Amino acid sequence: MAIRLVIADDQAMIRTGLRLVIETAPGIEVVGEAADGRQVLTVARQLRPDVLLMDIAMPGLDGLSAARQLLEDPEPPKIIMLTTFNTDDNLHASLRARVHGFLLKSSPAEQLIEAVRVAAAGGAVIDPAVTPRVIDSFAAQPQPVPAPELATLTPRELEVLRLLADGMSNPEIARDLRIGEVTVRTHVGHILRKLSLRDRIHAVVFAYEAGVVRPGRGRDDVRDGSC
Amino acid sequence: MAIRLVIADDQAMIRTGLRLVIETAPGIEVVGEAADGRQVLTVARQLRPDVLLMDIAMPGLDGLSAARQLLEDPEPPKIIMLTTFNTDDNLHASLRARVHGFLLKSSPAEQLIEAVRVAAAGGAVIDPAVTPRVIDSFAAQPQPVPAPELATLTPRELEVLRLLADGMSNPEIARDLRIGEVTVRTHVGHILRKLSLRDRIHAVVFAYEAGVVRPGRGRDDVRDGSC
DNA sequence: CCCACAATCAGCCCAAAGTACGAGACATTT
DNA sequence: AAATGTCTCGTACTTTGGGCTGATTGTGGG
Repeated sequence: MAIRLVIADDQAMIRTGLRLVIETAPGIEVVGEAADGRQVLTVARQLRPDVLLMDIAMPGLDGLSAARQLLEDPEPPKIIMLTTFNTDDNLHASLRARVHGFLLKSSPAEQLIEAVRVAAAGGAVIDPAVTPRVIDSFAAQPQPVPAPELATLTPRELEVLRLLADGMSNPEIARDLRIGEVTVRTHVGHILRKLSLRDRIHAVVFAYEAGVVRPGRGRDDVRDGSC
Repeated sequence: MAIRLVIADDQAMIRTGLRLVIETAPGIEVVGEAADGRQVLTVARQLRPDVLLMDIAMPGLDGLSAARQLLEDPEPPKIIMLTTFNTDDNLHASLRARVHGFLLKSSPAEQLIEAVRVAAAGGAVIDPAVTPRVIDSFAAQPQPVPAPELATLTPRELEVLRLLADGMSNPEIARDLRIGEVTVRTHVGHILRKLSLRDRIHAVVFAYEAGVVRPGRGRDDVRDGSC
């Protein structure tokens, strides 16, 4: 069965161009087109194509927002983003949306066709010209330096450190661990001494820098109900 | 001028197979081979090829370590990693090393050849089969939630918050900003009130979670000289 | 001109945190 | 049996931090 494809771009010329290019490829069938984000949503949800080839810049609802919404659906189409200029913004936002392809419009036709096939098969394609930037971003994401002093902490102390890094006070830690506050003080003291830290605040910083705790892993007990 | 290529793999059969495949491609010339990591280092540094096609698993010095060392050199070759099985470990380590390609040995010959050309041209290639995982990792990396309350902070208060998140005490912040400690206390008080935080420790946690400060950006004034 | 806001500074009070010193219970190792 | 390490708890003391109630100065907008 042929791969069913929908093309989304605000410029009619580009749409017909893409359609012509794609239809030279066997096994791929263009089943629909859309000229803006809203059309994409209805068309894609109605036709349920295998792959969606979509420009990022479109009037009204842009391609990225449309992609994000579609990817919320059950069994969404594989989405390949197309863009004229490759800004980091477009790239990062697309990857964050977990699209299945990111190509430049300057790409040769074969690459486009190959990308459609790959996406339909469950793979993903990033334009070779932008891939170095993806790798750079990947390499740049800070990996916590495993502090050797961490090994000197006893299991209990490490436990206390985690709670400490969550912003808990000594009485709170005591309640959480079902021990006396004095004991917590002792543990905290040991932690500070072993890690050569001045106070619990430095301990929090250390915990984040060493990867003992990580940001973004929703520790919602810190924020209150103000939002 | 032809692309000068070196092949590194511990299995002689694979090397000859790769060589045969590659030499069918015009414009690419295999100028050398290596059977382990140490050989790669000497061969690559002596022949100075444009591209290095290297297996990850090799006896002695493995391909990844060799790649890391080579990429420290000035004008290193473009390095494409090859691997039989695609574990996340291999993938992440390779990308972290900033290689220019990551392919599976199961890839078709044309893809290999294309990857060599792309790498030589300054691009990079990731096997379409593993690209979804790369995108997933990318999307999974926590992007700090931009807390709206941050906007309510005055510039000065934000400044204080940053120093606060570095673990500085009130007197230290005062010295750093050349203001009185009392003023710092006032600022801190305002910060805590505006952000609905209990104490400065929660402020540190907030700063990390909201991305006001990021881990890994070497704030070495926190740790002391114990190492 | 007045008002709101930001930034600066002051004194007072109390809770929290950190330090010092000590000690008992329990486990493992020597 | 002795030593070591961990976890637990206690008392007393000092320093730091945060809340509270003020004040002054400068700046920008209505």
